[in-house]
Amino acid sequence: MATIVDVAARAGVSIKTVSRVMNEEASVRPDTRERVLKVVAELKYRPKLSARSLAGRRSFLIGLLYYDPSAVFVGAVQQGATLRCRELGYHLVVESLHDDAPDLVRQIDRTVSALQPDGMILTPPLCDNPVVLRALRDGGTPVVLISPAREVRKIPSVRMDDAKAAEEITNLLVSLGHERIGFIRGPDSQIASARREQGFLAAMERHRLSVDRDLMVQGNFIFGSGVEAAHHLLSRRARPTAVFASNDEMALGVLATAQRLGIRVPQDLSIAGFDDFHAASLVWPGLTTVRQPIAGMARAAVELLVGAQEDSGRPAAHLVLPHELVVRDSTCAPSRSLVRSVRRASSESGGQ
Amino acid sequence: MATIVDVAARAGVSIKTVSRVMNEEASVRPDTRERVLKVVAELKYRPKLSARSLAGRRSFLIGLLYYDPSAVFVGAVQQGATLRCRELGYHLVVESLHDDAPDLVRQIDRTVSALQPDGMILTPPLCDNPVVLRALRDGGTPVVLISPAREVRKIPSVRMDDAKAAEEITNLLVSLGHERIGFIRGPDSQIASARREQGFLAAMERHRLSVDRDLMVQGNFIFGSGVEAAHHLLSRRARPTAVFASNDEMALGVLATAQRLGIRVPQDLSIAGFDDFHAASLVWPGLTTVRQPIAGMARAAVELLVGAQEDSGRPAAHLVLPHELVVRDSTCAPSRSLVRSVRRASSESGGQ
DNA sequence: CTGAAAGCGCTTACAG
DNA sequence: CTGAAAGCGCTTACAG
Repeated sequence: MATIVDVAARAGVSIKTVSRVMNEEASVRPDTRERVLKVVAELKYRPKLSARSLAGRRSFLIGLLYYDPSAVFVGAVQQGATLRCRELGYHLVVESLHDDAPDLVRQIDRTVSALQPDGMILTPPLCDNPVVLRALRDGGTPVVLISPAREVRKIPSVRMDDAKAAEEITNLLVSLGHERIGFIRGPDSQIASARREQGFLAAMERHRLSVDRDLMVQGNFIFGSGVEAAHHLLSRRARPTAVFASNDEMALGVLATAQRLGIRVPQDLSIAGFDDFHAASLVWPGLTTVRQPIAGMARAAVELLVGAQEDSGRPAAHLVLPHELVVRDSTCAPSRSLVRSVRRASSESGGQ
Repeated sequence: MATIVDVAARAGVSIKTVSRVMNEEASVRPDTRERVLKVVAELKYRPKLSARSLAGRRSFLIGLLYYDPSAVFVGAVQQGATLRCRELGYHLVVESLHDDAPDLVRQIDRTVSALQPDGMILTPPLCDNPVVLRALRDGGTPVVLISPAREVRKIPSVRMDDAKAAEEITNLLVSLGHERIGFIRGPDSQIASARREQGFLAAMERHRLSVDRDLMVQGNFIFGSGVEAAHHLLSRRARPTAVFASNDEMALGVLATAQRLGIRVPQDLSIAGFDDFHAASLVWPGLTTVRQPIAGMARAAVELLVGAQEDSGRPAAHLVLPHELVVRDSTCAPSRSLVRSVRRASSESGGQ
């Protein structure tokens, strides 16, 4: 395997010049550069990361710390991050940590001091764990948070606009003709829950639709909580004509429950979710939902970390990336008779 | 940040002795070892990977090469691999490659020569790609294949017994009382397809149940092909009382179609899948399926690679790990009347 | 059981 | 625009 010395000798230059060419520094004469690059190609020379890392300030390693048994979100993050890393000459090291492992700090310390990564990407829920953040700050490792619960002023982050997306999907339901819309909330522990609820309420208000508090149910982002919420919502006399579950997994719980109860989706009940995870397109009917720009967020995170190498000291960036509405077959306009019967039941039961 | 020199000075030994302690070499006097370890703890000394890698023969890096847009399988592999790596003092670098990228070899070469990983884990379909295998062999990188289409004699592999698992799940259906069982095959491109079919046929034969060729349908592991296959199987007069789809995604297609056609699952139709991917537990009814020991396979792969460091030259290991049947609510015994009516229709239509 | 020396393959900090 | 020297922090190969 060729080294920088071999290349320098064959090209008739010093190793420093080879180094300059490999790092694309400006101050090399074009013909010198050409000559070096030719030899590099002939010898298939590739700088070794370990040597560059030991001698220099960079390791060309980005870490991805995650904790997610189902790994749906993380899979997409990783896909985006690994591709962008390759384009930039970096490599992605992944580490699965248990959120409340007793030796969490030690595990992070070990990884940081062994690898000396140029940056770390954190996904929920680790990006909201103060213990993790402190350990990394103490280690002096640059960090980017993906979809954090709350933005930390000094730590750059990348996220989407949950409130706006929730508002849009609610608008969609309203524009189809739905007036009584059930909402299933996520757990308090995740700020996305509050943001999505906020978007839902904003849309309802804008359309001057009153929100029946009884149609707002607490869930926890898990399938089972969608099932429970659906039982609550669908067993009422004045049941909603549409349900917006604030994530797909709960939406699938609603779908399963509706099917169990013999309620046709979407004819008798429209269902919308949030996330566009894999299964959303695998059920029947396919789930109308919001696609998070996860791969894009991951790419942006890598760029922020690599860019931070060059010029540090400027204020932390907080990026918000655009999302996408995915309209499938779980939503449609309610039939007139359905709207009428719901209105009647609703007024009888005292709800508006 | 403390270095080996700092530790040696403070402990009053040479750096070589510190090195020996850190690498757990036997020939160090217990009291010397104690003294060194105490200083290591005081100074929070951690050897740097880059220096170890540059000076020594190992990089303590394991690569995971994958190509999988949905990343379900890979997510589980990664989870297992990253945990075992940590236990062994290694780190996992992941790289997403496009199966038929034009510069596939160059991408692999770059990764291998930059990182000098101590080994590479390959998942399907990359583990069956001769271009990838050749590139890695030329680079001299040890490789372990996870669930390869076919075992390569010189390359260690880890897999489960697809045929046996398929046989077991078929046995389950038969023991519930099913006689007419539909089977949906996977694509020819994956050897698992043939193995699962083989297991299905073996079980049927063992129970002396004739297999109606018309109940065996070709699929391609995608949801849509499950839908199509289900239409074929369920629109017949003598339809099966159970369907075994050779992966979960197709099984969900069958489930969706049955629900669409008003066929109750499991009362009127039992459905079994294969994989136990996340959504299998998120639909209603939950899918009876086979859980692949993916995390275990990943752990074993790491162990094979790390072990290969110590003693190379012995014949390549080909491990087969045990799987697990996951019985949920998509399967049950067919009612007597269902069995009777199916028998009748079947004999009338000339099928057995 | 322990250590002194050399070297892994690069980048840094200077110098010209 | 180019180069000579030093050094990053370890392991290897050897010696005692």
